[in-house]
Amino acid sequence: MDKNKIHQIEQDAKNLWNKYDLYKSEISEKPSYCILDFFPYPSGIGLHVGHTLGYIATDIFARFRRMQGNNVLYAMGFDAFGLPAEQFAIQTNQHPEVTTDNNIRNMKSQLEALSLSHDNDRSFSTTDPKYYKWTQWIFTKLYNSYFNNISQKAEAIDDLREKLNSRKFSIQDNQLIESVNHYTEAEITEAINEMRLAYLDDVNVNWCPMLGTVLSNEEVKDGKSERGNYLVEKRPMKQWMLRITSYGDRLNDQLDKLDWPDNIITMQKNWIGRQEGTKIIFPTEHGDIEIFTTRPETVFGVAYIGISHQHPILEKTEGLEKNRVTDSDENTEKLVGYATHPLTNEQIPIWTTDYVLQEYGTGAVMSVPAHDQRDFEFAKKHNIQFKSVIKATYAWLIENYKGNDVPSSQLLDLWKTNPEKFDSAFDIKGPLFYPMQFEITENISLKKQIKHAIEFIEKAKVGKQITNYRLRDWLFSRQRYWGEPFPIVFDVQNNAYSIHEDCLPVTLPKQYDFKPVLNQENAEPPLAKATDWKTVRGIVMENGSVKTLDDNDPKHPGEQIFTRELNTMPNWAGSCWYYLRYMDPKNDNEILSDTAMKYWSSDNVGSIDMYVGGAEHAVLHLLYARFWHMVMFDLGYVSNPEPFNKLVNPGMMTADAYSDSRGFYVDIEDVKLQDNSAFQISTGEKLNIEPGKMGKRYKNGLDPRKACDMYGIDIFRMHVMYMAPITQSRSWDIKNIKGMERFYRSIDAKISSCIVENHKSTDNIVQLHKTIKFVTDEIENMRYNTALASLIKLNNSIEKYTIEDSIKFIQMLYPFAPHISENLYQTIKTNIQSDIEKYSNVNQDLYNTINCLESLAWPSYDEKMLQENTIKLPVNVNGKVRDILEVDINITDDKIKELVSNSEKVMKYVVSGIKKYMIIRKDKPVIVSIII
RNA sequence: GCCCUCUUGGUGGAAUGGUAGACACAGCAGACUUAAAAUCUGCAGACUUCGGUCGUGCUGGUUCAAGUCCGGCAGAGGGUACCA
Repeated sequence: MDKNKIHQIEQDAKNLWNKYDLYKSEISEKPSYCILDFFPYPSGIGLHVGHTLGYIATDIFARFRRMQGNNVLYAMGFDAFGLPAEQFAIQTNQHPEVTTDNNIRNMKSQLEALSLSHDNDRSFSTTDPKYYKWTQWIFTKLYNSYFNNISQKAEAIDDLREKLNSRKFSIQDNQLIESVNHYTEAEITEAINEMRLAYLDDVNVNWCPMLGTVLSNEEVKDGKSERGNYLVEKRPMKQWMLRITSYGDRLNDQLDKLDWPDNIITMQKNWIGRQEGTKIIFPTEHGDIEIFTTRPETVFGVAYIGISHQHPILEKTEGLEKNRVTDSDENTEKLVGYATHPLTNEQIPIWTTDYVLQEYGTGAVMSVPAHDQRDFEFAKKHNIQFKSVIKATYAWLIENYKGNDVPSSQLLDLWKTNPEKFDSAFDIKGPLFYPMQFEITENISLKKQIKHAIEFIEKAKVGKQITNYRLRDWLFSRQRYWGEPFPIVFDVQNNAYSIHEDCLPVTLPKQYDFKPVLNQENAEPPLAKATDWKTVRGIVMENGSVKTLDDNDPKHPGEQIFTRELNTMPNWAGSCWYYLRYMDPKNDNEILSDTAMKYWSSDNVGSIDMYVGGAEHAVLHLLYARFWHMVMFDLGYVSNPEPFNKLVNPGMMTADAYSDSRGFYVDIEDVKLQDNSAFQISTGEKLNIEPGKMGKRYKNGLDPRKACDMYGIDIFRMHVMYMAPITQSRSWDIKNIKGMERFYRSIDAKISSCIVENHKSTDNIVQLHKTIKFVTDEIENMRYNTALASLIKLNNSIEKYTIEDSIKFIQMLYPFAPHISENLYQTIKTNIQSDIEKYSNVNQDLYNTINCLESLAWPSYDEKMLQENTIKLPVNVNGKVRDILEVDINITDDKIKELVSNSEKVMKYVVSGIKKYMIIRKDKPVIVSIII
């Protein structure tokens, strides 16, 4: 293949599209369609071909939709704030602003190489103050809103103040209840602060000393940071939190309305971890302990209360303070006191345990060793007496009693009196030994048992049914420089205020020491070093926000000195709402205009029609973005309850990685392949070959610019799409690309000859129409590999096209291979226009009024062409095909039987007589099935 | 441990419960060529006594009919965890 010719074709096509501004998307009469890739982070090493999978997929879809008459919103910006960008800057000893700009420029050039049809006027970076102004603005909305549990939505904090001032409502456990309050002014303010969707809290955070910052639960994996894999420890700190748990139910339930892959939905549900259970109060002399259980029917089997090492009651228990250690080397499980069983008044021992987590439930459990395996093991270890309350099954009893001294008929009695003699806990639901304890007199089903136990406990006023979530509130502060500053200031009494809307954005101070303080106790965030920036003059406005004053502003009588919040936001902040900004990227007055929002948003549940990106963000970005969107929805800034309607996860790209004898990976640039072996070019050493995920770690990432340069953009695109279904992971393999080169050469030759010959008819017109129908359907469902296969098949089956039919073929090829398709179309146009007489048979509209191929309407097929008069009808004998008959589509059953009895191939199997004779029809005959 | 996904020729992969292996790569044979490359035309799941037989990880079931639906098992990948 002539590389220069291909590159010329590419350049010509790009110039043409630029000339006609093909990818500008302005609000118009056309129906809108939003297609979106996951927000990319512009990394220092840039993209590899694995990343292109999703980008090519969306580009194909965008081009297809435009050809179908949609106005497509398709753009790409950059998620450039955050830890990785900052770490990269530190490593390369440059300011993050510089590295970020360089990285964005590099990535833009890579995207340019792929020739994606983005509307570049809608691109932006989260680090642009014009963008993060609105990220901060959303934060002020979160700060000035609360979740009204009665209406189940976010409402303005001023409404809450009004409600509390009316005295008709009070607050209990962060819930608004209809009950008279006698709060003082200060108590009302305090209650309001505790209800905000963005609030300050003293929390035990995941502190990462090597990164010098805290991390959210979602960013920590196996006690290590997701970024960098550094050790993470627990440390109490005052931090900004976002009340995502209020949305637990909606985040969980609305998942079912989305067109998302099942596994992502499952992962989100698991992460949210909604669980119905019961809260029961066990009083102690130092105050109540609340426990959470899902098995309230075992409450009479409690042997001890298990609490976490961080449980607050430990602080009140004098002399037990020293038990508050987290050193796991020692055995720290200790008896720390007694609680009263609320139903029996028995004294129940309280133990600190390693297995109860403060972060889940109430940090305390009622331990029922007979019916919970961990409790069982703990009780055995510490010699705690326990009893059983549920009848174990016979099979289980035999299985779990190893002694020979008890006849099997007496095992249940033994279980009743001495459950500790068995090997494990019976943790399945079963009938109770003493149902009368719950005032159960008659037989009720196991299902009703728990429900009844809850009612009993509620009636006794010792507990109640609650819903518990694994999901925690979102820790939103980072002790780093490279993030959005919080739009928050504190007065001298340390009261927090949000910055007035007119004073946004709060920009990051420039040009100073941005490096975090590492490995130091009580280190302040880097912004503390920005002494000029740190404090600001301001006035408290009527709505409670603070208007900040410039150095140039004259002295104001009511002004005070405020200190700025020194933490910054995590990189998830900017990516939580970027998809909305694409709809109205230049708007400085509003986050997005109502007109833009209404025009671009989908008519479905989610604003964005199609969202394409990897499964690695299943619980991070996708959960956070949904939460912000729900708040925006409640406050009336968006009209769809969800952000993303359809979600597609492209598969991963793996590739061979090469390591030397020491086990170090060698960059693929430095590898030469020969006879199935790999050699290092610089040293000549023979290398080991092993597969791995494409990327930095294995040094096996291939720059898409290089692939496009070698093979041409279109050939590369088709090859990548033809490899496998889009959702499937695949290993990078270049040898099959030959097939695509042959395909292109064949098309090029065929169309060129058709232009010269100007055929009056097309060979296999039926196949063409079948393919139009098939390809349309396959692209619609992103089955690009089969769409391409059918185009190849069509090309193989047709030698001669009319000009008009050849254009139909080129159109179908266009979403996959836009440059060569455009080139073929332009060639046809030029030829026709140079000899109008010769081509007088061709519809002039096809070449006179259309500038670019994309402006032609997507080809339609003729339904009549697809109707077949005869079909192939297989004849099965005992499930095996014995003959295939060519029959008329309207053939009668009698006629089929006649044909079958004339078939020697069939009749030689049915000599012994027929048991069953079936002719299966679905609109037309499908199969004949004979059983002998 | 629990949850999810996957398992089809030498390879990547096709198959609304209805002819398994579309399409492509690699391979083989032939044509063209001094030769090679490129191109074109064929052949191609395995076994076979050439009649057929067996074939979608293994195993059982539903069905006239199962790669496809249901149960069990094994292997690979991903997620998650002292979650009460």
